[in-house]
Amino acid sequence: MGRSPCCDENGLKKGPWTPEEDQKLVHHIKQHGHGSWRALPRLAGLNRCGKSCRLRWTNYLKPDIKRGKFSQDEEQTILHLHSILGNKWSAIATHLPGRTDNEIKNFWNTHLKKKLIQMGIDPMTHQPRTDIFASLPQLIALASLRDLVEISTTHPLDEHAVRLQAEAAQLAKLQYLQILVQSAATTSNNSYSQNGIADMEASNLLNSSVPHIKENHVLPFSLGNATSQPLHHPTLLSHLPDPQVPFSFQTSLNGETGHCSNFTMVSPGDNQTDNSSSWLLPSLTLPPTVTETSLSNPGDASSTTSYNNNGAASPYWPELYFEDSVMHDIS
DNA sequence: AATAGGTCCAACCGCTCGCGG
DNA sequence: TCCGCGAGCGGTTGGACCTAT
Repeated sequence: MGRSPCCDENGLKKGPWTPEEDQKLVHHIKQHGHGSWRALPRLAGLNRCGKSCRLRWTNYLKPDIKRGKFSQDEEQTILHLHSILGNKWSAIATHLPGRTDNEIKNFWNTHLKKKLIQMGIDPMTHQPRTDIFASLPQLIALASLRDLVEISTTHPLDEHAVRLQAEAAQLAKLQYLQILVQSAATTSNNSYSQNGIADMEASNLLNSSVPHIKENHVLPFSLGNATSQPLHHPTLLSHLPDPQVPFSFQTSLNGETGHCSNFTMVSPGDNQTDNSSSWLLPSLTLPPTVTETSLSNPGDASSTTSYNNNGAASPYWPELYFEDSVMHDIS
């Protein structure tokens, strides 16, 4: 295996490029193409090694390079591809026109990795981190304590006891759901698909407030931002979903449209299940039931009491499968 | 206003791959 | 088939910039 000679050995310049050097490089490549990178510096009148020139061109000077913040779509694409390809930055970059592998790598290391860690997801495996989940009861307890402090300043003691008891029941549900999530995470082979659940859970458990749960007596979830893409397309919710956002959908089975509002979820066994429109999230062994859905044009939907994707593949929120059909969000 | 710590990103380093002689 | 070379890739670094105290 040969190795490119180090720039130091030839007394070539290293470090940041000057505008003059950039100009020489761009001018030369526009005139002659890059050809042999090794020969290019001499031909272009640059005191740099070919490697440095290639890097400067591919990462910075190439005219089709897109600069600026990564969009939500790009972010989701990176997360999705990384869950499949790992640190194959160049492979990932081929799916993001105008983005360089270096830029994607930097974006991953400085933003996405931290974001996943904060959500309790291992950035390498894309699976929920057990150490984080292990500490959830403490985190929840901490949240309860905070809530208790707030309540105690405004309510009499007896009322506290009643409310706290109700909250304890809800927290128990939360923890129960967490166990389900962990179970789904460890049994599924689709690592990417676990993000949605982990995202959803981590967001709601770690970031949402206990008072919210207390008010609604259900776990608040929604489809988050309405999109025009099919719901089976993996979408990572990078923020807390808004439980009040309704959505319309169209089935790919027969093209009928429907509407869903007050999209809430309760744990299994809760009596709030509406059998005419109860939905099951896929891939959870004991899926929580979604209730309080209203379908303006139920069509095939109302004829089925529950829907699932046969427990396979991606339970990635907000995808919802029923039978062999896919719903498209058309909100 | 000063400064310490954190963040970001362009550029470098060293390794592997693939091609050609 | 082997070997040398150039190119490409992923990991790491250093310094500029930002933010909190």
